[in-house]
Amino acid sequence: MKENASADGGRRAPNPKRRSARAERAILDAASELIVEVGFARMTMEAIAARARVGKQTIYRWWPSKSAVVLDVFTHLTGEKAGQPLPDTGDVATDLKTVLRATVDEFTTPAMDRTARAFTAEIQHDTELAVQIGERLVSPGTEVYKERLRSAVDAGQVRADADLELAVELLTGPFQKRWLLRTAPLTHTYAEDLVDMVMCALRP
Amino acid sequence: MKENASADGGRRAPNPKRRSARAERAILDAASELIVEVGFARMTMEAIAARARVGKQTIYRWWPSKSAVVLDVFTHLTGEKAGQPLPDTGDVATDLKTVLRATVDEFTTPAMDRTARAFTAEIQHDTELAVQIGERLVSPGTEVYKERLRSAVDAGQVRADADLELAVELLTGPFQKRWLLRTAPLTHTYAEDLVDMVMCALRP
Amino acid sequence: MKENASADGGRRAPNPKRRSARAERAILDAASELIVEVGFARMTMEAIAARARVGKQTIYRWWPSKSAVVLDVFTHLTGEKAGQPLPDTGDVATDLKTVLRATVDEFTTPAMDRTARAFTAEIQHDTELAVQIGERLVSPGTEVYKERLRSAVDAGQVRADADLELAVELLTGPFQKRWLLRTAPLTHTYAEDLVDMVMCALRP
Amino acid sequence: MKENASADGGRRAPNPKRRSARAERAILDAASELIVEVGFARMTMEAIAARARVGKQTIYRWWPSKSAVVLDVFTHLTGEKAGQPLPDTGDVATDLKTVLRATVDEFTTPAMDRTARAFTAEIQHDTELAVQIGERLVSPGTEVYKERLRSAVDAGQVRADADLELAVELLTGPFQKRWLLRTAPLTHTYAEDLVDMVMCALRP
DNA sequence: TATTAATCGAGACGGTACGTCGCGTCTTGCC
DNA sequence: GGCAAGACGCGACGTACCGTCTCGATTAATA
Repeated sequence: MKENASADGGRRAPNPKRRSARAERAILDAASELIVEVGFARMTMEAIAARARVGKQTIYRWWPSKSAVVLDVFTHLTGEKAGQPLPDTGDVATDLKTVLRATVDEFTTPAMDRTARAFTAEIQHDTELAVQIGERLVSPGTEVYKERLRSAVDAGQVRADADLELAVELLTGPFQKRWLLRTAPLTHTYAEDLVDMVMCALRP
Repeated sequence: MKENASADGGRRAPNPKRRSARAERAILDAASELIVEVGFARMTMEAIAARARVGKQTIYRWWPSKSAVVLDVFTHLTGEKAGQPLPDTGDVATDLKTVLRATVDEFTTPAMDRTARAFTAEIQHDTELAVQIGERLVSPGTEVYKERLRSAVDAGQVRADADLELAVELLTGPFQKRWLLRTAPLTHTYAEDLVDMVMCALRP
Repeated sequence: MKENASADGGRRAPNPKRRSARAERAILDAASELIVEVGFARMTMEAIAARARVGKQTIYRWWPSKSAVVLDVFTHLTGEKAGQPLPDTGDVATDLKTVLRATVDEFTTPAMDRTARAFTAEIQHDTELAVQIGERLVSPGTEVYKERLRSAVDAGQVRADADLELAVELLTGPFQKRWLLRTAPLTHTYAEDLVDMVMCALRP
Repeated sequence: MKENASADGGRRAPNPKRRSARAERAILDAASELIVEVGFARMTMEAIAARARVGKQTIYRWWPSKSAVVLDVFTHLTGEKAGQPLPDTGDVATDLKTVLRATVDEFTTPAMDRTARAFTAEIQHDTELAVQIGERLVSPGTEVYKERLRSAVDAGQVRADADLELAVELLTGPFQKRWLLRTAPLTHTYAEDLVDMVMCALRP
């Protein structure tokens, strides 16, 4: 039970009820713009504060690091469709193609591209952030795929003994690799070919 | 009117013939150690210079950035087996498992893990470096896989109409994703399961 | 379209009201000590900052150069007696001797000697500083001499038609030359002989 | 008899007979130009070497420091008239005025002005140089004045009991002070007034 | 006249200090 | 008490020169 506020490093917990909504929005907007304009690495806390016309302390009061700010930006970007289940028309191949094509479109926009890259880069040396990303974005993302595949198993379109965890990796891993290493462009055709190939491995 | 073309101003290219082998080795060694000890992000040019007992200018003379130094470290790490063809015992599944198990072992060592992560992070906002990495490491790495798969096609173990480029991605993409996002540990069993699953998709 | 006037780029003037008195004192003290210990040329901004336990930026925020810092040190050294009028016992020769003897004593202390030398050196290639020195130290210093000589004219001890500007130079120029070029030691006797000689030229 | 060349610090004395006249001239010319163009402080050994199209070692082989190079430049500038006796028309006041007017002209040229300032500055923290300057320039310079004054004593134009050392200081000190501190411009009129005033003090 | 060792131009080297940038913390009024 | 503003101590940046140390390529005094 922490009661001595100044004993634990002088870090008094701020009162969220008094938080300025205006400042929060301005900070997230500024960060969002800057990450697209200059990228994560060249974006500085100082620049965020300046563009948001906000004191630096106001940022540090509510977020522990630059990554944390951008995590919030990212969450807002992808937030709405986070837990959304995948479409289920009855044909798993069609549905997966629909989803992957949409993902191609998403990762082709500069905002998403740069922000996602920034994260993938950042979690390589920020374990804390990696855990958060894993829990808030990766796991839920994987789960909706697994859910759709389970439904496909029930429909007899996927082998019952298939390792679904691995199956999801087979769908998303190549996609991510191609995007990260820029080995080849992400296209709708690619999304379809990928699903076709993976379905070969999953069909009963 | 004597024109002092070389008197001041711009970056005259240094003469590689005069390069100090001693300094180069010391710098690469220092960088190699530091990347393991503190990680790429916390490793500074100043620290490399200090540990290598070298002037900072000597680093900047030969490498444009920290990334470039580490690229050389990395190249030396993986260099020897760069173009090495994959084993060919006649059974493609066995051979791929052998290779992927070895890769698991490799990416489990701190030196490789940290250096590779540093790179994957860095090439997200350093396009120049991305190109170099692509040409010097990724492409050759992919090529040896494709070569082995071509041999498997000839042996009738892989469908003749399979997209080998995609096939390689199917093997390495999931692996890379699991490693990068740390969604699950890399084990020999995983390597084997992955090969088995992919072979389902590739068999005639 | 929001214009980020203050976001980046140029030198925004710092607000003197927020200036840290503690830092200012520490910097001047450190500079004062260092100039005596190692001399102006070998004194570095880095050393001042380190000794004052101050960030380099804090020095550069308030002073444009090393010279400017030392100018402040010097001003504080001589500051108190800057505008002080010369003694007036009724006998101008006696009074000038008193003053010049005191000046000999002053320029014989290491602190004054080294600081004053540093300045005389520095104003040779720092015109800005030269102007400041001229206005803040040299002119006021000359003026008090002229004032005393005017009083001597009134008392009939100095010719009414004497060029007092030149008279002051006659008193201080030889003194300064001997000190600067170290042609001979500065002594009380020298001060007295100098006054005697100059008085020959000034008496009615 | 020094025979073990490498024992005394590895500094083999260079053989002046093999010295390249071309290099020496080029170095002195380059230094001479640079001191006028950028001033002593901003002139670097590197720039001298570059402009003279000479290796840095060639400079360091023959001169121990930047000051030493400029000392040679200066010596060449003033060299020819170094020990030259002052004119002696029979009237000491006239002769002194002639000389001081010439000195005014000399110190009004940029080359002389900047070089002389550089020296006066430099000898404030380079004792070695100060001694050399004293012996090679200041003392001889003073001596010719004293010689002329001695002649004036013989001619009955100057008091026999006058301290000639001090008399020379009275002539040159004010001049130097005005020049160094730029308190007022150096003019022919000033030179004449100065001589007149000093003669008041020296006449029998 | 040929030899040969020192000087030459060039510039890489280990260093020190520069002046700037951005960090994360601290301080000062204002609302 | 949160806020905008921004000064602070600090650490690293990338650059400029320092004075020393190789490198061939002249080059000039001897053999």
